[in-house]
Amino acid sequence: MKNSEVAKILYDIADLLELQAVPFKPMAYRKAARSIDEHPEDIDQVYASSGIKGLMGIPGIGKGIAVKIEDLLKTGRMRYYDDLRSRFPPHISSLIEVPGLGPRKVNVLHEKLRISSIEDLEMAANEHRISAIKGFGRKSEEDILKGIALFRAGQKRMLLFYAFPVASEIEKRIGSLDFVKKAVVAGSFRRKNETIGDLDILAVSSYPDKVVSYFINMPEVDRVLSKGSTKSSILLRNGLQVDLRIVGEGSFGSALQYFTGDIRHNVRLREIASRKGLKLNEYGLFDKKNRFCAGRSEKEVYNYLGLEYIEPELRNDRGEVEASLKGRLPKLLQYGSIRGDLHVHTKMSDGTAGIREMADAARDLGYEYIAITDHSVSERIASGLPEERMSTWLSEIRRFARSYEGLKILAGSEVSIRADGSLDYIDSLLKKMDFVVASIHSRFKSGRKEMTARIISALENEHVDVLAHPTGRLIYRRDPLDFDLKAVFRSAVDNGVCLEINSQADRMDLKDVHVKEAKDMGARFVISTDSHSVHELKNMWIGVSIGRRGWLSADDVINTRKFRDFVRILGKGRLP
DNA sequence: GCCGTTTTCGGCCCGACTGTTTTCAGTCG
Repeated sequence: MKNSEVAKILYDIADLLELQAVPFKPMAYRKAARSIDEHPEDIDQVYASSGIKGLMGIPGIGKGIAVKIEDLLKTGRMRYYDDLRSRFPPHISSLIEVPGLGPRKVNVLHEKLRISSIEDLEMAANEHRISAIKGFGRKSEEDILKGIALFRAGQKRMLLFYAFPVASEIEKRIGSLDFVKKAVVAGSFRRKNETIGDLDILAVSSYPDKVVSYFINMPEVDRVLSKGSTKSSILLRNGLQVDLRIVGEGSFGSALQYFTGDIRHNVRLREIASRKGLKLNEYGLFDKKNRFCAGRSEKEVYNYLGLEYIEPELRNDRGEVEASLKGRLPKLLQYGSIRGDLHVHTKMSDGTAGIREMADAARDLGYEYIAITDHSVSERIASGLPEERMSTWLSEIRRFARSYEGLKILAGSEVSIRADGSLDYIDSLLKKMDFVVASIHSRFKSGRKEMTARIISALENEHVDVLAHPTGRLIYRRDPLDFDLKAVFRSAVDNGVCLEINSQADRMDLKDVHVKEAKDMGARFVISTDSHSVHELKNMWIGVSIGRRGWLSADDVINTRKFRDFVRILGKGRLP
């Protein structure tokens, strides 16, 4: 059974418990679910090798949940879960997803009106049966109908890449108002989550009401969800929700910290504060007598609590608080520290620009080197090159590179890994390449064992430098390949192959938690754009953000090195 | 149900906004 399947059941249990207003347990189940979902090792493997004890070694899992997981793994069913489910109609927990409805209201609606689906809910609201219940009124019915519309409009979160232009535009606009001192996008965008559910804007101003008024009257506003004296929420016509919060200058740091999240990270901080007899909120850090102790900057808040400053990308409650307390946070890779792009396509296969255009653009971005890596023969759809043509193309790249000033250009290829684990070109051709990027582009559905063996077999080829977009996922479109991550990471380490962090908007592959796991196993990384056009070369920040979320330092990423050092690491000896 | 620089029992973050309310519960982030 997959980790994600076990996690889903635990999340479901949390919802069902919440419906019954059981305190604290939902939180515990959610924590366990997330922990399992992000656990790099397969849960059934953990159980097979170390039983209940092994399960309890995973953070957030104690005796209670471990026993229930054992039941599930042994029998294929979890009796506790089945019992719980049998007490409710099948899809009732989806009602909690309707904005404005929480467990309490859903429970009341179910008890009083036997409402157990979105359709029931809509009908009851339209027939004004809901306003008859104590605690609900006519406005509640309107809000519920609006909430249903929102729910149906799609709950898909926006990919980080697409949130960027919206976020910068609003940030710039609000920040340039003369009654606003500064405006910053906080929230999951600042943490550089893969996907963004809404935008959180923090503004510093002495005239909060004027800021709110400007905010709710922006041209792209579809609906105002709430407005008060210090905060407001709107829905844009493109479906994105934007939350605004306004604070005074002295609270900027604590407000930014609070508004950046994530919630679990913030909870950890407030717990530390309260153990020290302090109170942390968005206005600052206060002592018992409610005197202001810190809050002008985020650093001030962290330091006052006895922690090192924690970068936004690390704030996911994945051990960063503990590491910070011990002074063991990594020195994170910086956004500007990449010196070369090592996965670049041209018109020769499926790119849209020629080698000169790509080289010019890379040079303008300040890079020292790039690798041209067009597709191999099997990728007919991407105009992959037959051996003869690839051989010629390598010579052409080299000829071009020799006369090109200001940028080193490597001649390589993105070589497909065939179904049997062999590479798409013969070794003698691979040997001629400066840089070999291996990746899977076909037969995504083979079994786990075969897939693991297939990838490892490719990693064992001495010419392979990088495993590109290792899991093959396309966010919202294609599931990751099913293989043993740990075994592949181990093989990459043993064979000296780098793992790629691919910056394509919907790949983001490897992802943060896998990066961290691989780093802990000793892996080295390459961050690349996989560019098919001149514009895509600018997307490197996506990959860097993943590296930062995966705790990488510049040392872990070989294309942060100067060309000379990079070449030495590659160990090929006869590069330009 | 989990967990331990206050703890093996007793905690488990904190504040703004809204609607249906005469003082607050529910939801949200």
